[in-house]
Amino acid sequence: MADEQGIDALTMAGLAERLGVTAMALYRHVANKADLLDGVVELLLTEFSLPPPEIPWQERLASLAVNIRLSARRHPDVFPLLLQRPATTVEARRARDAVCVALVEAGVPGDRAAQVERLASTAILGFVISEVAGRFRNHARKQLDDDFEMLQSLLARLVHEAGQDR
Amino acid sequence: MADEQGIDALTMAGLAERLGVTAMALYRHVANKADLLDGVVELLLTEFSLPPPEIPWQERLASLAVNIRLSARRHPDVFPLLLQRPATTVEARRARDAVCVALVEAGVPGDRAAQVERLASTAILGFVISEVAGRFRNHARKQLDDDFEMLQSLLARLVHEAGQDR
DNA sequence: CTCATATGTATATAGCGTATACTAACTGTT
DNA sequence: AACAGTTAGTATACGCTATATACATATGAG
Repeated sequence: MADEQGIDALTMAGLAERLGVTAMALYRHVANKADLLDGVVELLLTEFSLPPPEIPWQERLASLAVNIRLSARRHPDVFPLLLQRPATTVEARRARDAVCVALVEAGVPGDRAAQVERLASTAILGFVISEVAGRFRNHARKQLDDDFEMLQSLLARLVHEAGQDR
Repeated sequence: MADEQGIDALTMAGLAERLGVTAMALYRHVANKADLLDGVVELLLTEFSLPPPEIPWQERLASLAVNIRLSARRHPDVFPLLLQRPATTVEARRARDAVCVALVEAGVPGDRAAQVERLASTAILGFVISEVAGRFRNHARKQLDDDFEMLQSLLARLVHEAGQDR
């Protein structure tokens, strides 16, 4: 529903109707609307597939970044919620751990991996959310593609350098 | 009102009461609630003072980044709105132009300055919004200060390299 | 057979943004 | 000084929102 008509169109009554039940019936399954939205976010996180661990870490990170961006494009109204929820759900951990594993393979010291992951995910999220939320609405698609590539290479450099430190 | 009790506490009726008028009176001054929120965002942008052009560009950019972060801390509930509105208001341009001027002084080619600005502002915004919106709520303040410094030095490197290109 | 548990409905409430219509005050022109 | 237009306010009402409370039914285990 949020994808079709925007996040505001996702109402308890509307969802209930879609399911053929009363609005109050939903409260047997979610505590309140915030809880429902948490579930939606969780769903979102399961969507972009984690790249297989066989492929090299560079490709793994790059493909993850691209997948996140595609996922954001698919769910432009839901994605901004990601910034507002703590990244502690089981699905969020899953994605984050995959990144940290790749970083360690890249030579980033274990204690620094989490920090690099935080920075990288923040930059990526900030960009794709800006993109889908309309902050860049006056820019051409190609321009944004270029920007995203620049961001990726910037982060690649970050990872590389963090991998050299000691 | 948003600062005191959260963005949801900023209601038309509540604001009207605070001003000693009827809710409908507000509609003589703003088109609707979205317009009101746009005004709040605009107000936010006027708040962090732009650094004086006399000081060196490095300091100017650094102090701007720090000011943005402090401003976010002062208005944690309002700041996330920044990502959702296009950066085309007069005040938004003001801040952006200041950055671009500094970048050009840093040697970044004129046509690349806008792109670097976009990336930098996205990363900074992504970080501070994550911070105030609660995505990092389980991290110590000191940890986040370190992260922010790392982000700043990453962006400094970006600027430096963009300044070497031709 | 019974009873707890899970899942639904019915009804009600307070608060939200805002459309419409009316009114009073100020302002600039003649 | 009188008038007319604009501006800023009020009064009232409406439909939609999330959700509290109370009641009903269906299922499955002992």
